[in-house]
Amino acid sequence: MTEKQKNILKSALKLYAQEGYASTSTSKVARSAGVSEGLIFRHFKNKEGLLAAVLQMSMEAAKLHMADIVMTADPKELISKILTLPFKIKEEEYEMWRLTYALKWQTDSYDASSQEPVKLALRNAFEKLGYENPAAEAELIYMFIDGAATSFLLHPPEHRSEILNTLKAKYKL
Amino acid sequence: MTEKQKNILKSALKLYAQEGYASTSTSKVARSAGVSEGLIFRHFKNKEGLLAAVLQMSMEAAKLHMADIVMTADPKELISKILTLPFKIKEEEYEMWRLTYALKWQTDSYDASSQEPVKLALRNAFEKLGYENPAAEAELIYMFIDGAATSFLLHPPEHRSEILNTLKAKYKL
Amino acid sequence: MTEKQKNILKSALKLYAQEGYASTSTSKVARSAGVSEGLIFRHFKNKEGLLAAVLQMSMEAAKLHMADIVMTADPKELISKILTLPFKIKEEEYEMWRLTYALKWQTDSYDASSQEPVKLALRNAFEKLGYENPAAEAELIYMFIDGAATSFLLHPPEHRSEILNTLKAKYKL
Amino acid sequence: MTEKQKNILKSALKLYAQEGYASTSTSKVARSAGVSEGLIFRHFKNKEGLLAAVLQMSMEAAKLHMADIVMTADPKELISKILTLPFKIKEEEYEMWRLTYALKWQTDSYDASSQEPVKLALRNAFEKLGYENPAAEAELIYMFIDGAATSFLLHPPEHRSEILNTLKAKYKL
DNA sequence: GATGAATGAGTTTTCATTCAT
DNA sequence: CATGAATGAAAACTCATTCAT
Repeated sequence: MTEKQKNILKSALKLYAQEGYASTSTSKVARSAGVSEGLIFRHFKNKEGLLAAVLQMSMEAAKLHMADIVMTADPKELISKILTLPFKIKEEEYEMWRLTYALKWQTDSYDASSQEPVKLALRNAFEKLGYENPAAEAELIYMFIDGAATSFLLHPPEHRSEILNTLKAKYKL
Repeated sequence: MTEKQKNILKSALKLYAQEGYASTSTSKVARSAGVSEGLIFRHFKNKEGLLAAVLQMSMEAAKLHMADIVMTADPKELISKILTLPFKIKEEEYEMWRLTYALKWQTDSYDASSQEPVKLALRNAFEKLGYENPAAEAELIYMFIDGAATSFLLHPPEHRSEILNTLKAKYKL
Repeated sequence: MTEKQKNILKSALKLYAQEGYASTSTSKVARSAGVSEGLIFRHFKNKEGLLAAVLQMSMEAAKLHMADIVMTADPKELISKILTLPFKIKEEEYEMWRLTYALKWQTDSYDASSQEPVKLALRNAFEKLGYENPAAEAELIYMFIDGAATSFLLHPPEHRSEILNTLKAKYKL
Repeated sequence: MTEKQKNILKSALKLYAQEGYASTSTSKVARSAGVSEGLIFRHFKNKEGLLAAVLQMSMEAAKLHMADIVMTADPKELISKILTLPFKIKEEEYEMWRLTYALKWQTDSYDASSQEPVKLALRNAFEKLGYENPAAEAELIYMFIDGAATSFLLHPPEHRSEILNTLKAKYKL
């Protein structure tokens, strides 16, 4: 992967996150990456290929987060880790998450399957803790995470820690 | 507002919700509405003007929902109503909500101000019920609603009632 | 001729003079005249018909000027009158002359025939005064008038009278 | 500047001169230049950008003419050169001058500043020759030139040399 | 006489993509 | 690997004109 290729991916991620995939022309990406437009097509075949590459790059980063969580044995710790997740999106990951969330709404791209292992781990944890309806609890948490991420990605966040504590209390964490 | 104008708005809402605003050409809208493309521009000036009109139409519908809720005096009832909100998005309102949620991610269009009255009412309710941190509780609920709506709008929903009950239990409703 | 018809003509003259015939849409004319677009077509058949009407209105005014001049018997007076012509374009006639001059450059519209009687009268006057080459003198004056009109119509004029005097001196007027 | 770019400029100049800027579509220009329409926008950004490029090209040619004249020391020669100017517009320069003159009437485009140096040189020459009102004489000549150019550009010219001589006699040239 | 909704053909502009160098 | 000229198709938008009311 040459420097220019990386530049393209970085610029594409930024622009797609900021202005949306459909509204970002390849020429804009090329300009922002300081690269000729032709090069994008040489490396990524077409606009869709570029999106795929950007997405894959993002997904790999996401997987690292998830892997750590799923491997957590202690149920309370696992739930806590998941709840904490959206509260600590890092500066450098903003764009990636914005794009991921924005793309959910672009019909074809949504792929729910990646959520499965996490939901499974969650259900398992709630079972261990003796909750009445572990599946529902898992769904609930998942929904909350989506909402929290949405909220944090869309507006500059305030007193998050307070909110996080209030939330954790609901699960006696 | 003539019949054709209404058709344009209806078609635009549907298409924008399905395929996204940027990816839906005005000619597609015109075709779907059974109308000449020029008419769109005569009535709505711009592609953006059409979007604005569609959005306004949607917002007016949304306001009706919200007004009812904000006026609820009993705190438990108010919280319950809000929690229930995303669980009963009606068939005919799907498109409108999809568009609204999808557009949040389109930079300029997001307007957080409409949330204020609801958040205020929520905080008030939690205060009355003696919760320790009413503001945080209100935020929490709001985040959850966003997540739930997202979830329901993106995948065909299953056993919602169970989830709703589990959720209500957390607030002793 | 109804009030609205006159409004249309007036607005068209103004806009055509200011922005050119081709760049002025009928809808702009209608708006500026406070009239529905359809009315323009009812009264003037099409855009070209409107131009023709505007032009005819202008030409009639111009003919009045010319008629007086051509009828002047005294050769010195006739020449003087013609030379003076562009120096005293009136406020209310600006638009009409601007349009006339601008339209000369719009291929088809130029009609040199209206100049003939004036050129004839001029040549005759120079003959009477014993000039060597009356035809050339007539052409010369005509060219000058065009240039002067152009100049006065394009930039806000200064010390015209001085210029006029200098000019008249050349013909011992 | 590639061959195709030059073709576009050449075709645009020709068509704009013949039919006017507003009435010449970019597609017509593209067709006449044997080029895809898109190329026009890639190179000149806009329809307006194309006009600007055409104009600049023309202005540079015009400056060459003027520079020679302004540098002439002998006053009689300078005046003579200027008077002669419109009488010898060359075949290959017709289009350029037609466009320039036609565009004067298109509101925004008129820029009188380019005349200044020539007017100055003229005034100076008349001063040297002891004319009573050199400024007025300069204006007069300038007006005449505009008229002559207008006349020659609009109708196929006849016995110009006779006219030129008659004119020169007035200044004892 | 007058309106304003509606059209269809055209115009300007954008954009993904190809290709010679 | 990299550029940038060039294309063709589609998108956004304009506009003269028609027509029912």
